[in-house]
Amino acid sequence: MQIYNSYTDSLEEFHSIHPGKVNMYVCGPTVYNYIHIGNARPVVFFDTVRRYLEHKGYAVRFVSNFTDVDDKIIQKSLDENIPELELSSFYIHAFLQDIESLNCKTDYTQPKVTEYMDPIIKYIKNLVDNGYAYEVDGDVYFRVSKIQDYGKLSNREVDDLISGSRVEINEQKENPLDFTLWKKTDQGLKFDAPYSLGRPGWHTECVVMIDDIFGEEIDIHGGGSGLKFPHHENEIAQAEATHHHHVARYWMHNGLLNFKDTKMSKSLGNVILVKDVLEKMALRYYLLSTHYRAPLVFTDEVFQMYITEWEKLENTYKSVFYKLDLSEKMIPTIEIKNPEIKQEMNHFDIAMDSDFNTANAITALQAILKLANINIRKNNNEILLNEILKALNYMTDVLGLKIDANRISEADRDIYHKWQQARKDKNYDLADTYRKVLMEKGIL
RNA sequence: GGACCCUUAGCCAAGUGGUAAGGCACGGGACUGCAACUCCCUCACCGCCGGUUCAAAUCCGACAGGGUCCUCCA
Repeated sequence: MQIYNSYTDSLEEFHSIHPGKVNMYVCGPTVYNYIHIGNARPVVFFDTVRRYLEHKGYAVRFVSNFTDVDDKIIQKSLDENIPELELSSFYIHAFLQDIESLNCKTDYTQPKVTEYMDPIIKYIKNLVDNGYAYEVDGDVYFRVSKIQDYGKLSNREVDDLISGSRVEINEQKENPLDFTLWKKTDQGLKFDAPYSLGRPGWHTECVVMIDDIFGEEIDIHGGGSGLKFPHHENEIAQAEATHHHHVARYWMHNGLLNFKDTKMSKSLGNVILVKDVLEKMALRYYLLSTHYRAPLVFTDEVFQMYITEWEKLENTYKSVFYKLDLSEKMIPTIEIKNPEIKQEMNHFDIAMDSDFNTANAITALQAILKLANINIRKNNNEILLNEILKALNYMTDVLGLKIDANRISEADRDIYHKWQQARKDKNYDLADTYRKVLMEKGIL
């Protein structure tokens, strides 16, 4: 399996540090609002990565944080007169609900900044003690000049960064690139550190959580490409300073989602919230339709197209499923022997092995759909249809595309047979009545 | 001002040196009690110009258009 490593900017063969295990961390949301569909992209994608790794037999330890201490949370808390913790807790639940509706697994480790204050403060103190950070009037800054490779991940020269800097020069910093580890404050949630009453900068939490939970270099660190600089660069710098080892072996960054001409972002206000999208699985399908490193453009026209494609997948899947279930010929334990199906299964895995090329994986899925539709109206091919169903189950499970199909009850089976009989009898009024019931139940 | 990325049919999209996968839409057939679903067929000189090469969508350079980062943002 190959993974594109953003750190080296190249495709690399994937070898986990511990055989059979993968430790991965994905930067999670700052919880002060509902997430939009652009926020959902990394969540859906890395959930898919996890699913595929698990199907390959890895025991995956998946961690993603919640930033629940932040300026924007404070601001919103003041604006709406709601305590910060209440606010963040509300949006944490909303987040989990949203991603669950996109069929993302939620049974992963979810550290929160507020629960990590002691280790964060200890971590910062260690950096100060070792000369990698310095305190000025209650604030603490990281001394970037101590890190030799600073800028390697995001491919930047330190000199370019300084000359191109549009940031107003902070007189307290030794170097404009130095970033805040601890900020003295009198607003919002405050914590007691040796330097001042304040709160931590954004860049320390992830690296502390990784250090605490995994205690070593992890296999995969993921996030949106917008986080490469400075966030991930700063994580790397801090880990280098603390342990003299890398945070992660493979860095993975997904491309951004653009809304028409510009990126979708809370600060620009051009957002579509996940909770407001009715077609949740079509959204997941859409998010996986393009390779994760490529940018993705959202327009109504494009999304409509993926709704159509999703419905096609859903229809075909259900047709196969219910045909087998209605005829009581479903064999969940079947082994795939058909060469054509085997080939598409292989194509699917090759695609996923190629840096999680979900676009090509979907092509293999579509080939199975076609095979299913060609064979669904033929008779006496239950074995083939069972193999097709098996393949569909595998592919949709890896991609996390959940289709609502359940084994049908005796009562519904009875209605089905009555419908068929009525059709044979050319009693179309009666047949249509039964058909309506079956369609409402999603069986047809 | 600095750094970087993208540009493949009406639309989405794969492809990273050997003469363009797949899907959606359109059009033409077929199936069907009526629907829905479905099937078959048709549909591209890869932004533009120049270069390297026996050979380029794929490598190099210029240009045009679009985008991202350098500041919070997945």
